[in-house]
This record gives sequence, C-alpha cells and structure tokens, in this order.
Amino acid sequence: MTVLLGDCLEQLQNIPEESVDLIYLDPPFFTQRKQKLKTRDNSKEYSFDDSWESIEDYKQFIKDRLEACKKVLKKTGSIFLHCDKSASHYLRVALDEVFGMNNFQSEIIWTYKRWSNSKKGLLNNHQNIYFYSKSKSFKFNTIYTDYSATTNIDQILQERVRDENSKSRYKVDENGQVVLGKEKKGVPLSDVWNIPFLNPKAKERTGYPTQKPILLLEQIIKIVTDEGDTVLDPFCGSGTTLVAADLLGRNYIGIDTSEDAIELTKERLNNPIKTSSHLLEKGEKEYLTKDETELAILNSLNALPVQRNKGIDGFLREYYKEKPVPIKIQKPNETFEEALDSLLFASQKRSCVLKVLIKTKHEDNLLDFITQEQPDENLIVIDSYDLIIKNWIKSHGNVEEFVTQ
Amino acid sequence: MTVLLGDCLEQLQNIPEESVDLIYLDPPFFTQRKQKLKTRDNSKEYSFDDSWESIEDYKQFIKDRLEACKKVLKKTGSIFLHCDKSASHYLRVALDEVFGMNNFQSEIIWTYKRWSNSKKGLLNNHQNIYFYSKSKSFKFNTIYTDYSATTNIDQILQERVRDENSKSRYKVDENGQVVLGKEKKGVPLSDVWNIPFLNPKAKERTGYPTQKPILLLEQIIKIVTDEGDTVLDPFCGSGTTLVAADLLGRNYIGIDTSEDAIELTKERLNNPIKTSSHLLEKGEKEYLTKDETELAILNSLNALPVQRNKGIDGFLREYYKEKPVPIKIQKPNETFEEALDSLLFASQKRSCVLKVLIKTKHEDNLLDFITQEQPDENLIVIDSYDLIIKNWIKSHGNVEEFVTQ
DNA sequence: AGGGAGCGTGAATCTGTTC
DNA sequence: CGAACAGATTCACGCTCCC
Repeated sequence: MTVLLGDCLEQLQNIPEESVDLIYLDPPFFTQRKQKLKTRDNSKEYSFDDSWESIEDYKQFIKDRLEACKKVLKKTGSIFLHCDKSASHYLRVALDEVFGMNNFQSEIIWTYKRWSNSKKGLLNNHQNIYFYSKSKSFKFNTIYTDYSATTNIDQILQERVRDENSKSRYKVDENGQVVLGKEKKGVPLSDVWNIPFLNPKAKERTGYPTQKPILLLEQIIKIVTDEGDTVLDPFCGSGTTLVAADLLGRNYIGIDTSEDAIELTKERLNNPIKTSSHLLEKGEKEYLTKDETELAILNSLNALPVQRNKGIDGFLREYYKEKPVPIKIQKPNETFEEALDSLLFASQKRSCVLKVLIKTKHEDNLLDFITQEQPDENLIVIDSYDLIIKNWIKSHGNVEEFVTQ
Repeated sequence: MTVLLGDCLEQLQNIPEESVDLIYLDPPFFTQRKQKLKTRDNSKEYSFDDSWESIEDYKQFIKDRLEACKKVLKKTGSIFLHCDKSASHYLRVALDEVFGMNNFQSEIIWTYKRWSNSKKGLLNNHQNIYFYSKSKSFKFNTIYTDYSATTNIDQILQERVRDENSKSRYKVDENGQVVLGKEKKGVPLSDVWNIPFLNPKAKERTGYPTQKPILLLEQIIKIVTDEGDTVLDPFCGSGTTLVAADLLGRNYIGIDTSEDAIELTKERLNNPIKTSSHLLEKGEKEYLTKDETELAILNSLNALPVQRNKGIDGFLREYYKEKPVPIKIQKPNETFEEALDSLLFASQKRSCVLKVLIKTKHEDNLLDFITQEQPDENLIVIDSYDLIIKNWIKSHGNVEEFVTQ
C-alpha cells in the first residue's frame, strides 16, 4: 500500500525480491513527442517527455527496468506490458530477452471504439498488452464467458466419442438417444478485449495523460491474482492500476517519477470513481456485479430501478389507484421481516397503496407468518423463481443432487 | 493471371520491377511443428514443415523474401504480412528494416471466435497482419462502415474546434448549444476486423492447412487496389488470395513451393467457392431470438439462454440428478398447453429430469388443469411476477385502477 | 429453421528410450 | 530395474455453415 516517488529502476531495489504477484507497466510510448494534458478547469498542466534518441535507446531503457521487475516478481507471478503500435515489436523482443520466449503467454488486444480525426488509412482502434509469466507454474484464474449466440447450447451438453478415423462424433445410446455429458462452465476468456476507451467526459478522467480504464486493469488483476496478493505498477501515472487493485482487495505498490502523478494518485486512492459505462451495463456480462440479480428481477417486471433507497428497489411503470407501486427485493443479508418492515415504512411515507415484496430466502420460522393473516391487505408477496425451485428440490429430498460443480 | 511453382525468392526475379500493386504474404509461421490436414474424403493429405533452426534463421528467411518483394512492388503499392503470435514481433522488425518504420501503416487485428479451446491462460482468438506501404503516396480506398450501435451519434455529428491550447473541443454557439457538423459518411474502417474463422463445415474449405477465409482477403484487396490492379501472393498455399483477387476483378500472381498447392490453387480458380457468412452479413443480433423480457427472466434465474431450440429457452447453470434443467417461458402467442407440450417433448428427448415452466398468461379454462394432478411430477410451473400482480389486481376488482400514467 | 457435423488446439496420458 | 525424459497418441471442447 505504498506510492513511491522516483525512477522505478532505483525504487525497485528497495522492494523485497520475489514478493510481487503482478506487475503492470504502462511505460511512456515511443511516440517522439511531448504529452500534455490539462485538468478540466485548466488549473494544472501535466506533461512528460516521450522523446528518445533512438529506438535502441528506448528498448534499452525498458529492458533495464524489466530486469529490475523480474527480480521482485514471485515465481508464480506475471507481468503485463502495455504498448501501442509505435514500438510494440521492440518491446516484445525485450520481453523475450528478459523473461524468455517460453514464458510468453498472450498478446492481449484491447480494442475500443473511438471517434478520431480521419487520417489516410485504417482507424487505430486497439492497443497491445503483452502477458509474460515468470515461470511455467504461473497463477491463473480462468474467467468463463457466455457461449456465442450462434452456438447450439443444447448440443454442447452432449457427450462425444471418436470413431475409427479419430473423427469426433456425438454419442448415442442403444436407442439412438443422445447421451449428456458433464456440466459445462462456459467459454474461457479470449485474448481480444472489447472495453470502451475512457470517455473524455467520464468522471473517472483525472486529466493525466494516457489514463487507462479501470475495467481493463480489473480484468488483468482478476485473472492472475487473488485477494491479498500484491500488484506493482512501476509507471503508475494517475494510479488507475492502484485504484483497481484497491477496489479488488489487492495490495499495491506504485512508482512514478512525477510529483504531480504521485499526488494525483494519492488523491484518487482516497476517492475512487469508477465509470459505469453504458455499453458494459447493457452488454458484457463478465462485469456484472452482485446486485445485477436484483436488476434482472426488476427488468423482468419491466420496473424502474431506484437507487439509494433502503426500502424500495423499484417502481412498476403502472400506477395503482393513482399511486406508484413500489417493489422491494429481499437482500441476502436481510430477514423477511426486516425486508417487509422497511418496505412498509417507505411505502407509508409515500402513501402508496399497492406494494410488492419479492422473497428470495427460505426461512423456517416464517411458516407462522404465511398462515397468519397478511399484515397489509394491499401487499403482494411473491416467491422468487429461484426460491421456488430451491424449495421444490428441498421438498423432494436430496438437495445435494443440485450442485454447481 | 499466373500461378508459379517454386521458391518465391527465385520466381520473383522473373516478375518486372514495380509492377505489382499489392503483395499479401502468409508465410509459414514459426510454430516449430509440422502442419498437416486431410481433405474431407480422406483422399489427400496436405502437409508442410514449419520448423526452423532458430528465430534468427526464420527472420532472415523472411527478410530475404521481403527484399525481393519490395523490388516488384509499385511506388504506390502496399504489402500485408500475415503473422501469428509466435513470431510477429521479429517479422515486424524485418519489415521495419526492409520498408522503413515510416512506411508502417497499420497493425490489422483479425479476430474471430473459434471452436477449439483448451489452454491455461487466455484463448488465442486473433492473428496479426502488418500493413506497410512502399512510399508515403500509397494508394488507399477508405471504406466506411456503419456507426456502431453504442456510438453516441450526437457526438459524431458535433462540430469540433481547437482551442488556444490546440486541444480539441466540441464547438458551442453563444448559448452553449453544440453545433452540428456536416453530414458524415460513416466511420472509416477500423484496424480490428471481426471476420468469422473458416468453419469446419464451410464448403469453402479445401483441406489445406492454415487456409484463410476469402472475406479477409477481399477486404485487404479492396482497401489498397482498384479493378485491373495486380495482386501477388508469394506463399499462395491453397490460393485464397488469388481467388479473392479474381472475384474482385484484379489480376493475380501466385507462387508456392508445393506442387499440391499449385494444383489446388488452379482447381479453385476454375471453380471458386465462397462461403457467405450469415453471421457477418446479418450480425450477431440476428441470432438473438429472445426478447428483453425473456432474457430478463432468464437472467434473474442466472440461466444460460438457449437461442436456437424449440421448447427450451434456457438451462439452469446447475444440474439436477446429473441432468440439465431446461426452462421454458410461455410466449404471448402460445397457450399454456402448447408451451407445456413443447417443453415436455424437448425434455424427454434429452432425458432431463427436472423442468421449469414459467407461465406468463392468465387463461380461465386452465382452472381445470391446475386443480388436476400435474402431468409430470418433476415439473415446476411458476407464475411470472407479472402474472401474479395482474391476477391480484383482477381479483381485487378494478383493473382500470392500474394504469400507466 | 431446428438440429447436427466436423474441425484443430493444447492438455493429459501413454509409450518408448536412455542411462 | 527404475527414473527421467522425449515423443506420440488420445481426449475434450465450442463454433457456425450446411441441410
């Protein structure tokens, strides 16, 4: 949990060897020009020099720092080097030399849509991130994504065999029925990541040049570290990596040569803002957080979600007796009674008539309540789909039969 | 319109200097293993060797051939070098050396989804194509694509100005309103190309290893050549480049060291088969047959949506008694009985045990059914939240009280 | 238009060879 | 004879065009 000022080449000497699980580097690019950017209110200008004598100089500069990085990286650790098109090939040669060709794991393509002034040629809509591990036994957490829309999931569930020509065939039993295989987990994450470029208007924007979206960093951190692991960013800039590490419960170390950057980083760490990108909310499931379940329930009711309200999660689009109809979904850490009380309290304040409570948890001592009279005749209590299924299974004996493998 | 047998290093000597508009190379990758593949009917096996003494040998091999290519390329011509992750960085260094860093135009990322997937780490779902021109005055035809659905059209149409710090800003009038610019043609083509990988079932397949989709080559040919121009492929393999050039009315020259390849290429040119990709033409959305309500219900159940099966809308992620649990949502144009029948039929075929039916419509004549015995003891019928609320209101009299305001 | 064939990738397992 | 290694073979897998 440190942020250090200085050249990482020197600062890395003070970090214990083999103590870091992930290093993410976003070094200055070889663009041969000065990067400048002002804060929104023009009060401050950040800048740093991106110019080098030659591409060989640049490569050596990076290589020296990569060597220092390798020292502090654990045997099971990984390094991610973020490049742009100008010099990605030279940087990768440097990585090959320091970490070894065999430890190359992936070239991650970060793609985004960007409105940019048209030049002759193709629009530049991606950047490259090279993923190397320190050894063969590197830590990796597979993230599973949904199947493609073109995939016949029904068929995915079928078991297969190989025939005499070693061609794969779907297995059928003696009656010609398909045979189903084990549970499937989904499709492992690809090396092409479609994550929106930081919107210039987004709150996340700090005004520091080359800032990367938190989502990109979160994904990297998730796949190669666990909670409590240590993340290092030797060119931390505005501190996106550290903010992401912090949000995910990882320890972090940041280094930068610029006092401005260090100051800004510390500020951001005190007050992290994550952009909730519209695109991500709609499309990409892998970023869904816990309360997405809630949102899904509200969506299936075609209800308007409400934020920051203890007793009400949403309202139906229709009114009943000229009053809005509030909906409350029981939270995992809430008893039924607590949920009910907070709904009734909130509804009364707004003088709503009809109210809906979605029950998501089974509670034995509730049997009393259900057989009793309803405490409010204009209350609808609905068991969630999930709960109904769980209850059915429970009442049919073996709950153990119903397991995620 | 020639197809030549032999090493391109020699064959290129016989081609007039500065006579070619586009060179596409798909040289053997540095995979260090033998590539082989059989034709569908097992009649023929194609193979070639992808192994090299060292990466330096490989790089020199390519560099020699790039030099020869440069000679025959027109001043306005371009070269596209197709690489995969194994050695793309060394190849690009070679390109820098032969054509000059300044003539680098784009790194094209060809991304696709592919069936095969078992790997510690991220799935390899892209290949790299380096686009260099011979000079600054290279030929280029801009292709415009539709604005992506997630793009904020408003922003694209806004006019922009540069302020005193040469920073780009959206132009506003004296009232602070944004000013709309001239009509735009669309978004110029990106450097990330999503083109389906040649599918195992595609008729276009020849059985030749590493065969590329015609669509990929067509896109390359379109952006840097006009009709009547000449396209050269020094490692033509199964001849995809030549077929694409032919289909687009360009002249072509192909070279390969393998007699099999030359023979196959000639055959294909006589009878070009191009697979039309429904996925590419219609987009992924076409496959998404579920409407938002259905998806919301499946989401709230944390179920996998099934896009392509009759009788089943999704599967729970957990198995019950080692069998998947299908979910069916009653459609607006479906009676309860129809929905039930199709679910039961589909479940039986897959020998599923537990099944879930979400009822979304009230039907009076169903009273019989509900009071009767369930037709299947392992069936759970759940009223949708919506239906429960509607039923409640109905039973409490005034439906007119329930209105959208 | 719903259902299914067939591929090639990378791992895990098996087999063979050497000391 | 056993261990260590290398090479060969087997295995599981999801995508999408075809019928």
